[in-house]
Amino acid sequence: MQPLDITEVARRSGVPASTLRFYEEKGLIASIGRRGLRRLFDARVVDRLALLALGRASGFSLDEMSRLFAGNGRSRIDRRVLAAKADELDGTIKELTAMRDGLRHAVGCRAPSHLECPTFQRLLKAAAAGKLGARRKKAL
Amino acid sequence: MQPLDITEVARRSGVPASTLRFYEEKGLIASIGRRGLRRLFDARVVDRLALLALGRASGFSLDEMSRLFAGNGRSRIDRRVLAAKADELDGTIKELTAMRDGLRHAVGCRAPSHLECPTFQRLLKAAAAGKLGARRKKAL
DNA sequence: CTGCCACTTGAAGTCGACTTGAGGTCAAGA
DNA sequence: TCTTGACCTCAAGTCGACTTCAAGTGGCAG
Repeated sequence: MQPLDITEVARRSGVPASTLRFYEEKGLIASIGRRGLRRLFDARVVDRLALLALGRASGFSLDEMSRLFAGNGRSRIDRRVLAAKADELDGTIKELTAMRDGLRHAVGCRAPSHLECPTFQRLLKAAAAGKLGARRKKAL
Repeated sequence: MQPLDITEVARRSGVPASTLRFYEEKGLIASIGRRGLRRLFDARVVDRLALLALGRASGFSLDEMSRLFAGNGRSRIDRRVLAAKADELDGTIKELTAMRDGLRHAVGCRAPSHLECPTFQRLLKAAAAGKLGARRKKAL
């Protein structure tokens, strides 16, 4: 468990050094010392970063996460919060599935214009109703 | 097909007037005239807004959409683009499904810490590998 | 001992999609 | 005619998660 310098952490985790500094400032990770100016991290920070990546991918914000597993590395994450996130994801998945099916239908649909296709119109209605209003960022 | 004033469009579509002005500025919708200062819209703008909502929910950016169905209201949307988006959604859905299953597992898992559970660790690894790195915004 | 240069800091900039605010205008009701 | 108040314009602000920049520092090779 020898300390890793920030560049090494960046290399191992794929997280840019600027982001590591940012995360430290936010209290999401902690350095264990310095060599000169240079931050040193415990090797376990790599797991921690993986956990953060997981959280981000699940839709947690950085603020949520700093509240959720504050301080202790061996975070005991509240199972209810996890379950709630899983449910939220479930909803999102349903929406996106509807979207995807609708889009695929539109691809093959022979109506003169998408706007005249009943299936597409159902999609539109759903979208307009805000049911499908999940604003997503692009995947990596 | 009598013109609707901006407030009426906002009421019918659920889209705030400020957003309608913003969309017009971006060329995503067009007003057909004014009554005094007040914009007037063709009633079909409501369908257009539904289409825009659909696009947003599918992951199109506003810029993409203004390029995609520029000008013509009766937009003939390129089927290849639609298919590509559907595929993209498919990928996202797979990722989120993996996330959800992992989270659910973590909820019930009896390992002393999530970090010691093999299933959770697989998730972490996947997340760290960036496979699950889809950055999403919260649903409405 | 000297330079190099990757690291340091704090502040500012970026991106997308809007929202908010200040100050102005005009159709309609009293 | 006057007032009201919702709309108008244009500029600036917001939010989250970072990235970039300018200026400074210090470990280490030569």
